Amino acid sequence: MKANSLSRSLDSTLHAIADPTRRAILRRLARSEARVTDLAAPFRISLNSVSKHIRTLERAKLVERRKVGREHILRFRPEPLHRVQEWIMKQQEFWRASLEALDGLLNQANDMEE
Amino acid sequence: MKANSLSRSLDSTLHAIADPTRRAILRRLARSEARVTDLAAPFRISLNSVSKHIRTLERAKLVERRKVGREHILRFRPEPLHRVQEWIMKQQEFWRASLEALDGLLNQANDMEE
DNA sequence: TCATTATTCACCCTTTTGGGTGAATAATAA
DNA sequence: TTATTATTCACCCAAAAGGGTGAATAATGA
Repeated sequence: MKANSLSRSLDSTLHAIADPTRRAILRRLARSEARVTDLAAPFRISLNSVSKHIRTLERAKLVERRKVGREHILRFRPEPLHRVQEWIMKQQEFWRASLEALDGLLNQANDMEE
Repeated sequence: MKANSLSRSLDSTLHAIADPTRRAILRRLARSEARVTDLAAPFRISLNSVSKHIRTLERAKLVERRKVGREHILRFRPEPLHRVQEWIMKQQEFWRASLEALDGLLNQANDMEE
């Protein structure tokens, strides 16, 4: 389907946040930067697994990494979420528009009955 | 991870809209109701496949079905998208809060230097 | 009744996901 | 130099996703 880059980046953003572990990681990072180990701490899953989730978030550009010595510091990047907001608002706009159109039709029908 | 029902419903909503075919279906439905066949028409993939995507959207409560004779009429339900909006806004709130806290710390540091 | 139309169901297949393990790499500390 | 610590890499595995095909079901039209 529609393989333009805008659509593909929405795909990766949405896929990234469609997982509760990754959402928890983002929630944590929204407060402050943290190392991979810090992020992994609250989870029962392996550090390796968390590391992979972080990669997914990085690919979606929701997280940015910078190395300080042997530590990898992760930081939340909210920009891609704006695209999601925009997409949702656009759907709602269409939806409202169609409701209003329906409303218009019904009123018209009413007028004719009178 | 966090397997409460709120989280699980966010999961299914986000997973549902993380696919471009399903987003296209929703975009179409945001304008007006349509039958399965109508929705399938613009896609190269099989009707069967589209039918499965519709099921995914139904499970996520983004689409509602009603049968009229042998036709299944689908309708867009925007409610679950509100949960997504809320989640995003909450992250942004934390993020803004942490930026302001950082700003506060920097100002404090500045004051001490003077 | 019979053919057609609208949809799903039951399978099949390949790719992706999410998890795990153990070895490799890289920086720090002793 | 040698341990220790922080992280990833290279695999392995099971389950889910996304696509397909052909048969079943159900309503409609002739």
